Amino acid sequence: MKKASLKDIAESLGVSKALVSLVLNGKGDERGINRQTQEKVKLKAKELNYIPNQYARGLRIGRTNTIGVIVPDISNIFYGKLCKAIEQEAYLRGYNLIISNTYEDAQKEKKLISDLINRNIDGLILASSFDDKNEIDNLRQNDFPLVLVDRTFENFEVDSISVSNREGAAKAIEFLYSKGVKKPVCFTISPVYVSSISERIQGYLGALKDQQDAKLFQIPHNNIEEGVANALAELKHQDYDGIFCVNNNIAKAILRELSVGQDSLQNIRIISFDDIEVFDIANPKISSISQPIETMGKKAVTLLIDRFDNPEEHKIQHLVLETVLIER
Amino acid sequence: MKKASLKDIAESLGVSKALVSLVLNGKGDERGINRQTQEKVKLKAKELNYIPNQYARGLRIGRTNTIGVIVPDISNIFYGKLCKAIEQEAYLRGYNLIISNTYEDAQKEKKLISDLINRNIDGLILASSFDDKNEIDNLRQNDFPLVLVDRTFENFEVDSISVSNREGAAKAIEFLYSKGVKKPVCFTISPVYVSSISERIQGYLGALKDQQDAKLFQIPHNNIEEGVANALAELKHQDYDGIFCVNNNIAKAILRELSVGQDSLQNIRIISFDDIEVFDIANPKISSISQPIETMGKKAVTLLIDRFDNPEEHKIQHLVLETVLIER
DNA sequence: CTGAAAGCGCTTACAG
DNA sequence: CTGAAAGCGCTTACAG
Repeated sequence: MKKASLKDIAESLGVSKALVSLVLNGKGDERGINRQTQEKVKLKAKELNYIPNQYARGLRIGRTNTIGVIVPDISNIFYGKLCKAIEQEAYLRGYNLIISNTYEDAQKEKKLISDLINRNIDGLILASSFDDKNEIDNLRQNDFPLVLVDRTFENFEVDSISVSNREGAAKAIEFLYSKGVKKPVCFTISPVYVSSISERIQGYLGALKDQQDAKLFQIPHNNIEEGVANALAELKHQDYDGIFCVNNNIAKAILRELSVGQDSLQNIRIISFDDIEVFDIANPKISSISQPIETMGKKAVTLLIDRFDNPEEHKIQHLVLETVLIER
Repeated sequence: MKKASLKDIAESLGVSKALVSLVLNGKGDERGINRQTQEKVKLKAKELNYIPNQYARGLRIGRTNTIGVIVPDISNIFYGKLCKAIEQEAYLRGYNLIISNTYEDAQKEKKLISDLINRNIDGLILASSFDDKNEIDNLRQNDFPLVLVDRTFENFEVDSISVSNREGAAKAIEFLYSKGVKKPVCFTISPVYVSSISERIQGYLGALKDQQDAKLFQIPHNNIEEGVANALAELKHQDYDGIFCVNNNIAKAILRELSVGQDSLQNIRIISFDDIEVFDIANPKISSISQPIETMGKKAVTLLIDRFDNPEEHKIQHLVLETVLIER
C-alpha cells in the first residue's frame, strides 16, 4: 500500500509540510492561514486519498486514539456484549480498540498489559483476573488512564464501573424464598476471588435465612461441564430445592446437564446472574439477575476519555449500577 | 508511564543506541558484538524494564505485529468464537489484534478498512459485508496482505478460508427428507448477497426434490425477532413441515417464538447452520450443520502470516472446510 | 501568512 | 568490534 504522506501533498502544492499539517488538523484559521490555501490543501488531500499515519502521529504527540480492552474471554456472551458496547461508543468517539483475552491467566494478563501499553494505547479498560490490586498498582502510580469494568478492587483509587453484585445476589435468593424454596445452594465459579464473584457469594450468604443451610459448589471456569455434572450428582441425594448460579455459563451447563437426565432434579428452582437469551427458551425456566451491560460498556469508554481530555479536573469515580430481576 | 528507551540503556552503559538495538534484536552474534557487552546490554534492559516502542519500530521498519480483524458482529456467537480462535493463534505467534464490527454496514466497513490500514496493521482478516469484491480490489492490487474468512468472493485472487456452504445446506435438506419431512422451507437472513448465505440458499434450492416447493423467508438481520414471528405466523396456515435456518440467530429466534405459543408448529422439524450450545438444551430439538470454527480462525492467521513472511513464494489459497451434520 | 528545523524512538546502511 | 547519521511520517515551537 503506497499511501500519500504530508510530504506528497506539500510538494505537489509547493507549500511546506507544516502548513499542510496545520490545515488538516483544523488549525488553519487559528493560525491565520489563507483560506484559499486551506481549500487547496484539503482538496489535494482528498484527491490523494490522504490518511495520516496514526503511529507517526502517536510517536510525536503521544496519543494514538487507541484503547486497549482486556477481558477474561470474549466468547463468553457477557463479555462479548460488553465489548460490543465498548466498541460502539469508542467508534463514535473516533477511537479504535485492541481487544485481548486472558482466559483468567494472570501471567497472560501481565504480558498483555505491558504489550498494550507498549503499543502506545491511550488507556486501558480492564476486567481483571488478578487476585491482587498490587499487580496493577504501578499503572495507578504512573497515572496511566485505566478503567476497571465488571471486576473491581476495594480501596483502589482508579475509575471503575460495575454492578451491585451483593444486592443482586441477595435479590436472587429472596426471589427463591418467595417462590417457596427452602434451602438454596450456590454454584460459584473459579477464580472465586474476583470481586464480581466474591460479592455475589457474599450476597448469597448474607441473604440466607439460616446460615446452616449455606452450601457452595465451586466450579472450575475451564471445566464447567464436569464440575456442574458432579455437583448436580451430589445434589440428587440432598434436600436443596433452589440453585443460585453466579453467572450464565454455570446456568447453561446446568441446563445441558438436566436435558440429558437428572430427572429427580427437574423440580429444583434455578436463578442465575446474567440474563441471556437462552433463558427465554430454556426448560426448566430460569429467572435471572440482569446487568445493564450496554451502560457499563459505554460508560467505561466515557470515563476513560474524560480522563484523557481533562487530566486535571477529572475525578476518580466508582460507578455501581443496579441489576434487574427477571422472573420466569 | 515513563518508559525506558534505547537511549536510556545506551547512555547508562556508555554505548551507542545502535549497538543496543542490535543486541536486543538478537543480531549481536551475527554482527560480532562482544559477548560481554551483549550480556551487559541485556541485563540493563531487564533492569530498566525496557519494552521497545512498537510504533517507533513500526514506523521505521514498516511492521507492527498487529493484525486487523473485521467481522459483522462479535456478539454473534459464531464470530465471537471465530475471533477467539484468531486471537489465540495470533497471540502464540506474537501478534496483537485490532477487532472491529461492521454490523453489516458497508460504509462503516470502508471506513474501518482505511482506519486500520492507516494504523499500520500488517494485514487484515475480513468477514466482509460488501456486495461487491470491487470494494476491496484496491487492497488486492496493492498486494496488501488480506485473508477473507467465512465470506468470500468468486474469482477473486485473495487468500480465503470458508466452509462448503452449499454442500452443508444440501446435507441439511437431505437430513430433513430422511426424517420424513415433505416440504422444507428456508429461513434466510439479510444481507442475502454475502457468499456464505447465498451459497446456503443455493444448497437448499439445489437439494429440493420439487422446485415447486421452494419457499424462502428473508429475515432482516437487524430485526430478526419480528421477521421470524411474521414468517412463523404465515407458516401456520401452510403445509411446510421442515425449516432450514441459514444461521444460528434465526434458529434462536424461532425457538423463542415457539416458546411463547405457536403450538400448531410444534411438530415442524428444524435444522440450522451453525452448531451452538443452545441446541443441546432446546425444545424442540434442533439438528445442525456444524462449522470448524477453530480451524477457520487459526488457519486464517496462518495464511496471513505466511503471506508476510514469504511474500515471494506465498501462493494464494482458497481453503474450503467441510461441515458436520449434528443430529438431534 | 508561511517555512525550516527539531525531535518522538526506533533500525539500518555506512564507515572505520 | 562499535559509532554517527539518516530517516520512517508526523507536529510544534520558533523565526521571519
